[in-house]
Amino acid sequence: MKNEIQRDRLKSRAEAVSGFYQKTGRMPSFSEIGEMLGLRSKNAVSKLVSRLEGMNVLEKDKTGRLIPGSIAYPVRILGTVEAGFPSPAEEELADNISLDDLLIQNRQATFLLKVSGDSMLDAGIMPGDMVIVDRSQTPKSGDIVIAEVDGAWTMKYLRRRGESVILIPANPKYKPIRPKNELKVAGVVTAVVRKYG
Amino acid sequence: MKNEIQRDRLKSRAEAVSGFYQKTGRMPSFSEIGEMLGLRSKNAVSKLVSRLEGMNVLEKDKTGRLIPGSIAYPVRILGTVEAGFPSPAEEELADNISLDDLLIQNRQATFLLKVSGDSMLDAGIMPGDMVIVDRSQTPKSGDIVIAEVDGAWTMKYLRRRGESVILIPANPKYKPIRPKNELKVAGVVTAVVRKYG
DNA sequence: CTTGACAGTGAACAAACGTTCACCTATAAT
DNA sequence: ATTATAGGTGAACGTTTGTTCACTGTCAAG
Repeated sequence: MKNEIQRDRLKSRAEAVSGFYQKTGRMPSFSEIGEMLGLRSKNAVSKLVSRLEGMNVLEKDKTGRLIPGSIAYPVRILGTVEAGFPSPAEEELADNISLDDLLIQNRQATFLLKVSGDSMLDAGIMPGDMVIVDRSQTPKSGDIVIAEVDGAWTMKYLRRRGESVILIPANPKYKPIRPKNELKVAGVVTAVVRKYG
Repeated sequence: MKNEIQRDRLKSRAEAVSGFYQKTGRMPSFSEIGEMLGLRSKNAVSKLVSRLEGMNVLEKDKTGRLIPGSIAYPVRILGTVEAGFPSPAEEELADNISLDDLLIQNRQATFLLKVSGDSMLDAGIMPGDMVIVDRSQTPKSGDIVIAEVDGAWTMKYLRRRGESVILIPANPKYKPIRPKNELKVAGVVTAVVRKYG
């Protein structure tokens, strides 16, 4: 019983530190943690920091300053839909991830585009979706690419047939395209994102 | 000509600061920036910091410490696929965003599940995709939910008919489900994510 | 040529930093 | 009851922090 109250207090303190980090973009100093949580000595803060370090909430760098641990990685992958939910204890063991890290390899060369057409519907890319495009990747046959054909930009599967290239839609309403001139590829689609609501 | 060299140098310095932030999880101090870039006086660093502040790369908080600006937000939304690409100057004006911020509202109550079934294919959710689920949202009619029916977990559209509830698939292979017992909803699907390669 | 702007050096300084130490209180276990 | 542990107070201390000041050199504009 007392152990549970203790754990909840520790968790609520971790959430306060996490909230500071989300709000300000940096970790709090020991003094700031003390003010936030009503601790008057930096030694008490230091001990709390050690406990949060053990929970992987945060880390200390070589100068003793705090850097974010799991709080920089906002979500957990819990398994499959059909497998259902792990227990709270099992859930605590799941690694936290960041979607930015998961979906973006080369930050300098990656951008988002909104999808307005329906030519890739059978590939699960619907109007209103967003595609993540990496300019630095070399397109391989089978990749989904953003390309300029006859002065118009489009998104399709790229297929290589010998020396030539075809752009293939994923919707029977549209026909494959055989570019007359040299194909200009802006980038490779590396991910799709859809937000509801 | 000289202006372009200057701008490239500033950009490369911005990327060095960004790289430090990505690698360590915190912003560098003035001293660290000086060591990184070969500047020997903190005043020179201070002036560079002001220039980077003007570029929205970083900000200074009220204590003078650096916090990330656009470097915490790794991608830009550039427009629609069909509209094509803006000029580099126009691209610089586009806001940077974070996918974590875009897709996750309530960090404490959000998690990822992998999709293995095909019951929501016509909704553009394919096997291998990941869905983002928010435990804290109250499901409304029309929402996609993760629910437990007859001891098995599933993902479907939730429809309310008066007092009762139906779970509707987005694939003609499957039939709507009318739960016999009280429906247990684990959360509302707020986003879908698919990664290629 | 002169002047001003820009980018940088070097040093001083007050404030803030985390670490360490001595200590206290409450609680649980023996 | 005694002892050990956990969580906290308060102060001292060496190090690091960003700010401010005085100054230098280069380049571009008039």
